[in-house]
Amino acid sequence: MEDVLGNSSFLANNSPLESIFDSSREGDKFPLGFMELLGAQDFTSHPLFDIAQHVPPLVTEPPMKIESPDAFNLPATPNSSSISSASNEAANDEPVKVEDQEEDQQKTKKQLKAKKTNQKRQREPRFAFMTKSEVDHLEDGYRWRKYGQKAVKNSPFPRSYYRCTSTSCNVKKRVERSFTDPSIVVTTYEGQHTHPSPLMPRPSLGVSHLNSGISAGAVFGMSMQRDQSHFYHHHQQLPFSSALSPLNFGRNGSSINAGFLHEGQSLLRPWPSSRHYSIPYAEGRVDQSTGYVYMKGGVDEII
DNA sequence: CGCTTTTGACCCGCGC
DNA sequence: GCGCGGGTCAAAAGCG
Repeated sequence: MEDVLGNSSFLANNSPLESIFDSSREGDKFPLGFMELLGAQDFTSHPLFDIAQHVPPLVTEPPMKIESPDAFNLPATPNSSSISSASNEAANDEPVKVEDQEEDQQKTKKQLKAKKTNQKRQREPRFAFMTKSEVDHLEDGYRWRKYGQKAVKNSPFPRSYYRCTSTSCNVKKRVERSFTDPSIVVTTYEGQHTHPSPLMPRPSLGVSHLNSGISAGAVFGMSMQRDQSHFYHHHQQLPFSSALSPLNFGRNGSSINAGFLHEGQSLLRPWPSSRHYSIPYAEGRVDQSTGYVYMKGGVDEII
């Protein structure tokens, strides 16, 4: 059900995300507290989650039972555990028969293939956010390089693929626009940043490494933008919590889709040390077929 | 000149 | 096996 946006009923009601978050939808899908999602990846040592631990879980439902092989078994570092699957691919070590012609091309292709086959595609958990925005690529504090673009079936809008430009950081994100509501941009993060945000001049107040060990680090990097003046400005301009959707902390004139805030289970957390904080709060659910974690929610703004 | 974007081709998984 | 759709690569072009 990757094609979230292709769902014709997706935006038909007041809550565009209902189709995603409706916990009664399918047996293999279940509500999942955001902090639980994060906690599943051992973020608990992070200051932010120290805080979180003082708050009752969003969803107290049955212990999170994630069976999606990729969703939450992710290693703390990209190369650790899930490599086990690579052994299966070793058998693909096909003999390299290079014809004289097109030798170079073949070579590169073979290399490419070898590269792909040796390391079976391992899916990091993915976090999808929907944001109402006029711009496709929302600024999130990290530097991204576009490496691909594909037309999306049943959609006039292409899907763009970005990779974090930082070396050894394998975080990717996909950006696509909802064709049912072109004002909505869906950004899907995959992987975890292994570095602080390059656009964070001086991370402080104990959350500086927030995004270093977090799968949705790119998302949470947002909460650190408070030190930037433009952030304040925009922050103040926008009503409600719209200025601070996890994906848009204020550079692009975008705002979170009201649908995110529609449902009553939004989590409001107090942010401890007081001023000019904006805390993403959200809850999500895991789509086990895709490994996606669909997020909804907004931010709680405490000034 | 270095970095980013564009874009066509390729690979892979999956359903039929 | 084939076709389709999603995802990725890498050369070329663009840009500052």
